[in-house]
Amino acid sequence: MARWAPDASGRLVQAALELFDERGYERTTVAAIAERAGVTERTFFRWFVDKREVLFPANGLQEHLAGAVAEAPAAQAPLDAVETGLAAVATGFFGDRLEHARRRTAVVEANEELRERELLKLAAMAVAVAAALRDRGVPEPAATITAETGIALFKVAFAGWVDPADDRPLAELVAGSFDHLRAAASASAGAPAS
Amino acid sequence: MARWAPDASGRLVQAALELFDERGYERTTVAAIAERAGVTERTFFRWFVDKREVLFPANGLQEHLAGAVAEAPAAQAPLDAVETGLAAVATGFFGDRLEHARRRTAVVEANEELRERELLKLAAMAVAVAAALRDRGVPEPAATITAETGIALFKVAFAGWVDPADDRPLAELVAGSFDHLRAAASASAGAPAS
DNA sequence: GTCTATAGGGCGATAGAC
DNA sequence: GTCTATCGCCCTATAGAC
Repeated sequence: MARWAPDASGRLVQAALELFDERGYERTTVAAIAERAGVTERTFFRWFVDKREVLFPANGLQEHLAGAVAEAPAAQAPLDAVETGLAAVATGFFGDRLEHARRRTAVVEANEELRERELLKLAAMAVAVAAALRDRGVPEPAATITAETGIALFKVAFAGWVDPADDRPLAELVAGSFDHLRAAASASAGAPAS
Repeated sequence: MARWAPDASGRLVQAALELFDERGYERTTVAAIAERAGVTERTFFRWFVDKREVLFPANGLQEHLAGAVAEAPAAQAPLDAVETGLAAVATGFFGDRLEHARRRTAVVEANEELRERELLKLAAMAVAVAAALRDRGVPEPAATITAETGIALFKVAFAGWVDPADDRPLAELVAGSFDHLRAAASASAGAPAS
C-alpha cells in the first residue's frame, strides 16, 4: 500500500471539474478542490501554478500538433502543412473526447479568466506551429502568419465542434474552415493603398 | 474648488504606467498606484475591475475598427473590408502613438498575465469585426473566419511595428501581412482528405 | 506545512454637484 | 431632494515566502 493515494494531480483535475460543474468556477475555492481530492491546498499549488491551470493540464497537444506539422509531406505548402497537422490532432487527439470537450468548454466559456487562459494556450500553440514551419524552411514572417492563421481557423472549427447544433466531426470542420479561408483569400483583391 | 481632483482614472493609468516602468508590474501593488494617484485602493477597483485592466483602458479602438470595417466600400470582398478597417486604425488611431505603444508593449510582454489580457482584448476585436461583417451581409462562418484571420494578421503586423529593428509604418506592415496571407493561400492546394 | 502579503468584493457613510 | 465619486473598514481567497 502506497503512503499516498496515487495520481494526486489527476484527482485534483477530476475534483475541480466536478466542483466547477456543480457550483461554478468562481464559487469554488482551491481549498474545496483540494479537500475533495484528499490533499492539502499547498499540494494543489505544487501541481498547478494557479487555480485556472487545473483546467489546462499538460496533455501533449502542443507537441502532438508541432510534430504533425513537422511530419506533413515535404511537398505541401506551409498552409497545407498546418492543415495536415490540425487534421491529425483532430482525429488522433480529440477524436474520442467530444463529451469531455463539451463539458470543459461550457466551464471555460462561462468565465472570462478561463477564456483568457484558453487564448494564451492557443497562442502558445501558434508559436509552436510557427517554429515547426521554420524547421521546414519557411521564412519569417510567413511562418508566423501561416501559424497564427491556422490556429485562428482551428479556434473557429473547435467552436463548431462543441456546438450541440453541429454534429460534424472536428476534422471535417477544420477542412471546412481552411476551405472558407482559401475562398475568402481568392475573392480578395487587396485593399487599395490610401 | 471641487472636492476631488478631476480625472481619477486618468491619474491612476498614469501612475500605474510610471510604477510598472520603474519597478515592474508584479512588484507594484495596487496600494502604491492608488497612493501615487492620490486616491484609495478602493477607488482603483471602482474604475478598473482588476489590476491588469489599468493597462487596457477603454479607448474606443474596437468601435473605431468596427466602424471602419462597416464603412469600407460596399464592393470590397470581406477580407478586403477587414484590411481597409485595419489600415484605417493603423493611421487614424495608432499613427502618432509609436513611442507610447513601444513602452506599453514592453510592460505587457514582460508579464504573462498581461499578455493574456491583451489576447482577450484582441479576441473581443475579432468578435466586433465579425459582427460588422455580418452587417455587411457576410454569412457565418465566413464572417468569423475572416474576422479572426484579420485580427491574427494585425497581431503579427503590430509586433513588427513595435520592434525597434523594423521602422516601417503600421499601415505598411498590415498590408504586408495581408499580402503574405494571400500568397500563402494561393500557394495552397488544400490538404488531401485522409 | 505554516505564515503572510496582496487582490479584490460588500456595504454603508460622506460630501459635493445638480 | 437625487446622483455620483470617493472613502473606510471588514472580509475572504489566492498565491508566494519561509
